[in-house]
Amino acid sequence: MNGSAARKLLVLVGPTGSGKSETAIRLAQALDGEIISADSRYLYRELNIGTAKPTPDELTLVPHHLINVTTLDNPWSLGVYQKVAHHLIQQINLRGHLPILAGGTGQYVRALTEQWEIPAQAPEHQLRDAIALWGQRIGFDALHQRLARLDPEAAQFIDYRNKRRTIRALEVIFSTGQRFSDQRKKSISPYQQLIIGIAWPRELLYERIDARIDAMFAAGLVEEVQELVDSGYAEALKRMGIIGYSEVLQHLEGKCSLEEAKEMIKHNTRVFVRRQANWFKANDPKIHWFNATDPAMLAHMLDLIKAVF
RNA sequence: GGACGGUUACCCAAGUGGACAACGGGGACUGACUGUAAAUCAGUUGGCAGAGGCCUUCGGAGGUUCGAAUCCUUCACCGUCCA
Repeated sequence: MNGSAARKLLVLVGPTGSGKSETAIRLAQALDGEIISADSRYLYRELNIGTAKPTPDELTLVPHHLINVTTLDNPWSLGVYQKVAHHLIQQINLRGHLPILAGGTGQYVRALTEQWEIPAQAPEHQLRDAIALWGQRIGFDALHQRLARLDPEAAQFIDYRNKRRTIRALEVIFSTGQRFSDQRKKSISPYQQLIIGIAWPRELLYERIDARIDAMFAAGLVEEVQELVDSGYAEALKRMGIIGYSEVLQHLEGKCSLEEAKEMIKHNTRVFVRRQANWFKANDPKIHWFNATDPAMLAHMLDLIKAVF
């Protein structure tokens, strides 16, 4: 392919704790790359220890994007993320650098690699609350039946028990006057892209994660959460449901011991790893998986990348 | 030594003669996902079969009954109390 014409995109995926951040830095150093984070929790300045965000030192090694770009008061959503990320990919290509999209938020990655067209309607919380209230009154089954009348297709792919998605679909329909299902599309990626993944044997990955969580506590996770609570972010943390923060918060509220909180974090992180695997499947033909236990993993990645770009 | 109470599937636990392969929860597995996504939600979870269905399970052994996880006898183990 004529390299100057098509915009390039290297994508690095893998479960939490797989070493994406570190690998992305190595790749960027070797390939004159810039990293675009695809991690929904790295966006927030206030979240640090519990998210295993790259350290300030690491962030200076190569250009990083979409880390610490907003605050908990002003949460980003898929639409904002997607728009900014597309723009960054373009800019980095224009600079003659290689954009490296690295992260574990499957939805964000797919929205870019599959060129999702998402409903233009930004979240409208008042409307959502109103719909939720309505649902409480008439019953959420009835709410879903209402959706089925307005947009049968959407009602088919949204489970009637999934309140959040039912409400969002209705929100979009009411605000735009158009069917939700007509406003979501996907197509071929506009990028010349290569997706690589870091694969670990589960047990080894779990061990790494456990060790990392112990290290988070040693590094002051409890203090970080306490500071957030003191700054009035308890509700925001609860609403977002961030692993590590939710559990410590429960401990700070006296609902469980510190040790229990730690165990819950370990367990919830494991569950999260498995749910991430729904987006990044071992048998996905689009993902080129590399074995993390191979000492030459990075060299193999570079061989493939250089062959493609 | 005696008196009660208990032993149910990976774990906890309901079930005390028939609708029981056995409620529920946890865990695990699989999946969905289009502006909260580290969110939200679903299916499966004794074995075999595409289904009807068939086979093996409720601590062990034996018995009663047309029929037992459920009743009886006995053995084993655990718990509390009395010696």
